[in-house]
Amino acid sequence: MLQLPLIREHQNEIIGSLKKRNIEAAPLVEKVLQLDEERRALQTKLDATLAESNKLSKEIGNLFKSGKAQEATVLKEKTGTLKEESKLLGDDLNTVVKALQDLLYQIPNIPHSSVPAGSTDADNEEVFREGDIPDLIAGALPHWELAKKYDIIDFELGVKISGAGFPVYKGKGARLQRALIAYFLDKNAAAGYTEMQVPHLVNEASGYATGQLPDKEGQMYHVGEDDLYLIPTAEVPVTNLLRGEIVDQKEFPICYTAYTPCFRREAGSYGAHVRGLNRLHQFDKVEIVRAEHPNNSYQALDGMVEHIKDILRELKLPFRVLRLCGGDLGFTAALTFDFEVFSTAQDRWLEISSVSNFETYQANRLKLRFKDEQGKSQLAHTLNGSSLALPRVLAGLLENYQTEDGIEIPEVLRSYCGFDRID
RNA sequence: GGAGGAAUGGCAGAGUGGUCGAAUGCACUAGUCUUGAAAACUAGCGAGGGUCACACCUCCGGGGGUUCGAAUCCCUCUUCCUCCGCCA
Repeated sequence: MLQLPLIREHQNEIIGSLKKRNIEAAPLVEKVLQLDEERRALQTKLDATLAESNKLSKEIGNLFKSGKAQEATVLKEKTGTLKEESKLLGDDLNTVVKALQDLLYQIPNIPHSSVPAGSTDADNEEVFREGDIPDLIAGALPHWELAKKYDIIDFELGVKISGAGFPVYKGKGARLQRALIAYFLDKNAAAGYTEMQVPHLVNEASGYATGQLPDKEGQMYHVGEDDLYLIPTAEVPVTNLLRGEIVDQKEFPICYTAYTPCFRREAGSYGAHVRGLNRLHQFDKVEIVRAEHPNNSYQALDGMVEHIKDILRELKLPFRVLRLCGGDLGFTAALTFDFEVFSTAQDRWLEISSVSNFETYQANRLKLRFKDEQGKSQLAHTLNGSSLALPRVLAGLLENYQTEDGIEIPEVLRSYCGFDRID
């Protein structure tokens, strides 16, 4: 959520920046400012009424104490009208505040100045590429066929138990999955991220604070009976660890990592692009989350990008990094880098990580603040990134490491797996 | 699931209808003293709105109510604790 004072002072810049998202924000912003003005006017009126009524109440108390019940009774009548007035004003104020809130929820974050204009993923800007695309054997298979051939992932079995999009990992497939989780967590811990284990179901307040609600209500599984949401990413519970906190700025950077399953309803879209592991209702992911001083957040973002590059180098997967264009940028992000691994057998790039700086947008909803040198509260910056999403890493590994008679395991993973090939 | 108790500032903890945004202690910050530190002493020290700055307003787990007036009384929800039951 954008901060109101910022909108007040930089109305035109904000409208200009949001054009990069292909959003015509002028009417929205105007309405916000209008409501904000109404809000302040009502608040001032209400405050004055309450002040008057407070004053009278004190007088009445004093009159009673000095035995002047008669005079007190006269004053009492006056407070009656004030009370009615303040009730009405309070109701009006609530209505305006609610409307204002709803509007603010509809305004996405302001894109960083480096975000390229554009409307689709075709307009994303490639900023880095590394790793050789392997020459695969003749008749190289996509991962869903490899999974079947070596009996390591069973999609049909998952359909029986739950439905499409819930794969069952078997034998070496399951072990490789566990190895990847352990490896990612170890890498993140070595880079200074504190490992956390967090709930996989969250309440509504958490969903609002990180921005999944009300924007992406339909993407999350909702447990109606208990009014809880299955997490679509560890970002939600992990970032919410800091909700409502006022931290000492000496504590920055605050760095967390967590492995969780992720649950996504992901309505629609069938065909080759969602085959196999490409798109699932449940998948595993290791996430990194940071809270930073505003002065450091972009440096931190670069650090996170380098960290993920390092992991992909160790896995020896060919990858590229994209700077997302305005049209592809998530609602809450100011700047996002996507990582994509080249899946040779599918002949396409697969998104395996998304690293973003949210600046104060999430922090404003979270109410995550710190005390600056003047002792004033200021919103922190939050960032997060996948390091990494398992299914597509697995897809890339299976497809790029296949040989005639088996799948090689990358060297860094062998000690985690306890085997060096799947055959 | 049943019975009882509780929720107050970073922490501990007083406050049971008015002068309470809230005693006191600890922690923290600044200063004095000291070669330096500790101790001692002095001062400051919750959050939000509002204002050029004051004033002023709101917040004692959340919501609602009673009252001229609520941290304090009532209703309700949530959470925690104790005991019983069940249980990985």
